[in-house]
Amino acid sequence: MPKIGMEPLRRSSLVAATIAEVGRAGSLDVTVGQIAKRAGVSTALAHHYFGSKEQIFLSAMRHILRLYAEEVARELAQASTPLQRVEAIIRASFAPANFEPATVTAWLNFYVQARNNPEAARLLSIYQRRLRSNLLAGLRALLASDATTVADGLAAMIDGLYIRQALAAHPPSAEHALNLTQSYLTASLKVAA
Amino acid sequence: MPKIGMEPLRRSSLVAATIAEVGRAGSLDVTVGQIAKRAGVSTALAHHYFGSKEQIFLSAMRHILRLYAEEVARELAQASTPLQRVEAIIRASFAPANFEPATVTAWLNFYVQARNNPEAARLLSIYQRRLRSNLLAGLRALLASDATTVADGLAAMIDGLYIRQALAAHPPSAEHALNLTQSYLTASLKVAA
Amino acid sequence: MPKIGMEPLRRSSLVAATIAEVGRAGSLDVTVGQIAKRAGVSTALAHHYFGSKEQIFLSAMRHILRLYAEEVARELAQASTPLQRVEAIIRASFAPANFEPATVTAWLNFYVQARNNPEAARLLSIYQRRLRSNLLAGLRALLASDATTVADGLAAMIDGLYIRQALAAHPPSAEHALNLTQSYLTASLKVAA
Amino acid sequence: MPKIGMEPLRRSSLVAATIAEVGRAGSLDVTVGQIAKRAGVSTALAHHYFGSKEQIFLSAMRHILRLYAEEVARELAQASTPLQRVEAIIRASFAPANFEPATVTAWLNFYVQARNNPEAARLLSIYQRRLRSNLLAGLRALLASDATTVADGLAAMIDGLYIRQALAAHPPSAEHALNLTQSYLTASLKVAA
DNA sequence: AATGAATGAGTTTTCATTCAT
DNA sequence: GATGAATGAAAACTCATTCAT
Repeated sequence: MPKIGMEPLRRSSLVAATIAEVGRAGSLDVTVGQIAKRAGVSTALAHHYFGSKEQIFLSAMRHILRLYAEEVARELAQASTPLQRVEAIIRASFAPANFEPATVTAWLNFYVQARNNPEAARLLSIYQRRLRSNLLAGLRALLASDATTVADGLAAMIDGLYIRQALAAHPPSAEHALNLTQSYLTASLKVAA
Repeated sequence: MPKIGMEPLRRSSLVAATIAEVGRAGSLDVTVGQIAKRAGVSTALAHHYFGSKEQIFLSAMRHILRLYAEEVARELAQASTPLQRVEAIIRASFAPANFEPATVTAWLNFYVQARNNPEAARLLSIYQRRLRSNLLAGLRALLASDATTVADGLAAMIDGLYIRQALAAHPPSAEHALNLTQSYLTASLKVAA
Repeated sequence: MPKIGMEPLRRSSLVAATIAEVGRAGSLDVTVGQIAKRAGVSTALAHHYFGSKEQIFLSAMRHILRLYAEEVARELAQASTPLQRVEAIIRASFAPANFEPATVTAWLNFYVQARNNPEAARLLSIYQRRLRSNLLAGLRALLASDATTVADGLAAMIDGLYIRQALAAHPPSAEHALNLTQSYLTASLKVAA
Repeated sequence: MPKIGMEPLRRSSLVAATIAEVGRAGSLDVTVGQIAKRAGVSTALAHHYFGSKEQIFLSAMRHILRLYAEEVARELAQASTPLQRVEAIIRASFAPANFEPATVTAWLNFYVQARNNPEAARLLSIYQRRLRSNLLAGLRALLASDATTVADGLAAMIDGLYIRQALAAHPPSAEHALNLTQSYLTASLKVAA
């Protein structure tokens, strides 16, 4: 058992454990002890590497947002037309990695965290700005004056579907979510034509 | 002289204090002490009337959902055509009483609560079912096969706008929220025509 | 068992327990648990009444300084000449209540506390100022220009005897301490005459 | 290339770091981590060399007492009369190296340590015995029966001035401290004459 | 010779909840 | 009807200490 270079391994397993525990608990009422136990380490070690529970949560939030950004980048890389770009954003939002229950639950709870933590608020607002500008980039070429309206509407709908994924008795499948947003997009484009 | 008939007064002021405190804190991390203090009573009294913190939160949630239902009923009473009925539902969602920051924040946090509390989950699912059936009732007369798609899309968009009201750096105004949903509705109807 | 008006009782028994525990331990490394246990209450109650460990210590320090001030006042009340006034101050410093091991130990540790706590520093500096001005008040009538020197010398000697009471292998008795200070005072007066 | 002969270097830099940290903190509430960091080594190394935190503190205390003893020896070497010997002891106590704030603070805190640690108590009592016998050696030739009284009085005053150096809002200068003790000594000698 | 990794044991603090009055 | 008094249980965080390398 190697004893050196453990830090990055521990950090990432603690981040994974945090997301899993928040997903399991359905809230941020998760103790450092639960997280540490799932990661197979002591609570002292978790504090040693992250300094505080708050920082553990923030690192987990950063991780989730990084995964999301990577998914968006991957999808955008394959899009060549404006429409494809918009659809790429939407697909990325509902890609399996981002739309799986534990992740969505963690996501929503980190939203709540943003109400009380400036750094979390900053991260969240970066996500919101990027989502909007990504959607707008494609929509501006397709819709004249209504681009911002549709961008805001799509962004809101995506967030709303996330909530339902996390909370509804019968959560929508990723496919269903895609259909709903797609139908909104199609209708808006047709009307504008 | 012993005060008589205090119970309903105490209960409602504790419920109001709960919503205000959750709104202020931005989370459910609110102590019974804070709630009781805002209501001007002792924590012991809060327990006396509600039995537990969980029940206090549930009563607050019921209160919020009741206000919402009343707003919907009020709006529906003035609607005569199917389109007006759909628009009534939307308007109710963004009516001042329901869309004010503290209320929205409380609402979202009660969503989170629903992840851990069966009774909260039941209340939430009643709201979701009613919203959907109210929207469907109007949309079925306007759209043939796409009624459920548009109903689900509108419901998601409404929830998404709530999130943004609670969390966005620059939350949408009620008016803006109305415009977005309205534009989605209009586009869907036009396409179907 | 009366259930009302407990606060002052609890506060003073916690203060007494704090002094006793610091005396026993010989340092400020005393847990709230130990203090609470000696006072016969839970740690939660100690926090309930004092807010924090720091405040518990400060209250204990205030108590010790108050006792000291009372002793000084009592002695001064019986003094009529300048010399008697100076001797009154000295006697008060070595009065049984102030010179008993636990008290002296607590005293010294609160001195150390003053290095890190502004409020403790303030209390300590009040004590030092008062001691000096009390001594000076008497000495000015007895010694022309040397009054401040003797006042400072006596004050330092008193503090030094306290240290030895707290730390020496064979601590001086109060009587011995009195003799030493008295001899210094007498010699200074004779020389000046 | 493995460093050789590092042990004495590490030990002395850890001792210096200990005194500096205790001086900075104003108390013994200093972690091994802080000491090690200041010394530029790992906490593990500090334990490797000293075995425990307690031993680190004791080594620092021994260091301080050694410096003091050296200063006394240096001063005594230049004294030829009994009076000069007594004055030499006093001067040594307030020599810059021994009277600088960090040192005095460390000194006092080690006093407190002596309450809980037999070895520290032993070291402290050696210091007290030596101080007393050094003073007595000179005073016996100058004062008949009062030698012990003046020795004890001077010793107490010296310790008291140390306390004030460590804790007073306006600490006495070394010069002022010298004046006070000198004035006591002079008055005692004159009276006896 | 030196350290990164790791933890057990403990400490302060918080809080929902109970109960006697 | 109402509350001051009280606490058990738990949680975040700290730190001296150990060990494998």
